[in-house]
Amino acid sequence: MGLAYYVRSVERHTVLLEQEAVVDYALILFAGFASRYKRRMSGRRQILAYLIPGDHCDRGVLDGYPLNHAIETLTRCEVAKVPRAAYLNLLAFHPRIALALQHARLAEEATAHEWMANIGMRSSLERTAHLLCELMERLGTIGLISGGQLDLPLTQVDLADALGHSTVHQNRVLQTLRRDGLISLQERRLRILAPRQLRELAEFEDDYL
Amino acid sequence: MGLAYYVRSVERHTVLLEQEAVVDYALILFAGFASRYKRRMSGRRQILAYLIPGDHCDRGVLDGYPLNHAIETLTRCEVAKVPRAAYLNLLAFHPRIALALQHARLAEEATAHEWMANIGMRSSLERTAHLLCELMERLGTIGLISGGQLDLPLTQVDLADALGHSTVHQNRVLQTLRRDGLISLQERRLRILAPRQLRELAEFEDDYL
DNA sequence: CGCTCGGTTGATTATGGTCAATTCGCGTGG
DNA sequence: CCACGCGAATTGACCATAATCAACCGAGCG
Repeated sequence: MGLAYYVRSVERHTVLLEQEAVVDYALILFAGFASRYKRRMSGRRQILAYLIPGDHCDRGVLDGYPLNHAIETLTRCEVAKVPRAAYLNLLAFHPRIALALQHARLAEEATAHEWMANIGMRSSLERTAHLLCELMERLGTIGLISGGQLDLPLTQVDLADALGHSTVHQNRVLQTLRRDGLISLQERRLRILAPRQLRELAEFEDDYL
Repeated sequence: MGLAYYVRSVERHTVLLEQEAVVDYALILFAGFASRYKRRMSGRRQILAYLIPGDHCDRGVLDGYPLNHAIETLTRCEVAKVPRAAYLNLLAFHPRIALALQHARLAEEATAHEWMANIGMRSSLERTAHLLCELMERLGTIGLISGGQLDLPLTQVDLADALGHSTVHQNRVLQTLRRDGLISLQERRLRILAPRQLRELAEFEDDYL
């Protein structure tokens, strides 16, 4: 598709959309990781969702509804910035894409619910396990897993801010998962060593994706 | 509108939609409180959203996407069960309603994000304050506040399950809010005694609703 | 070489969970 | 009419989980 024309590379830690933003273009992530997040006055951040290659940033913004959170890259990214007109055109002429987009929205909403349940009723160990299962699943479907392992360019801070605990504790939780032989994570490479146990621990069900 | 025809009364604690449900009718809440929620194997429940009068239950279910959570009444309710055809008809012939529905969806999504941030990065006291502010706001816009107070038929268990803490702790948090003169809550009637302080405590911003 | 960032560790504190028991109001059946 | 049971709120004692504070390490980089 002609979207490649609009793709550009952006640095890590670039704010793609500010809170309350109303813009006239759509953003589509082609490579790299980004996040939706909110901040408190204290500076504390809550990551609401990870955006991975293939995800769209829009959320009614094109219809004039201001965004209620910010979007920022977590790694260097390839992002397509598609003008509103071209984007609407694309959807109008490719109903399958429009359908896929609707599907993606529902999946993202389901994921948000999953995260809420995750933070609200799971222990830190279970939470982390659940998130890793989800990442494995999502990245798997877009072909980012090779040889049972994948590149996970997220820092422990990024994980902690998504799961709602401190980085120190996040670190210890990851160590526990490693010590128990469930995962291996080093040098930004994640490998799930015991998928079944990890899923069981997290009570992970992949049907929402 | 002719929806009144479809309205019926349902008992408290009635499951309106089961997880994974795919149905051919839309549900609209006319009176009472309901909740979207998930359950863990342990029986623990996480409430994902409160549904109040005027809210629609559908969530892509009419488009054949199974629901990823269950919906249950928290009080006796008046619910309209509108057949798919009639519902689509309604939306097609009343674009303003369709627009309002889209708006409502985005608001609900924004609220979900707000809740995630709430659970993820606020203390139990702040969380509770935030939820009460939100309820006050939402119920106010549909005219359910009279004389500065409102009927809040939710139990402390319902609040605790939405906020992600134990009922015992929820009880103590409410007592603290009362002791500090921020709210008064008894016999199912809530009154916000110090709106400004409560909002400040919760860092509550109402622009997402 | 010194800096920063990300990860790691230990010690201490605090927040909130769990368990168990009590009260109160209300409705129901004997 | 009253005993009983149940749901909801409440209390106290104790425990577990996770936050905070502080320091340190190692790699990469200007």
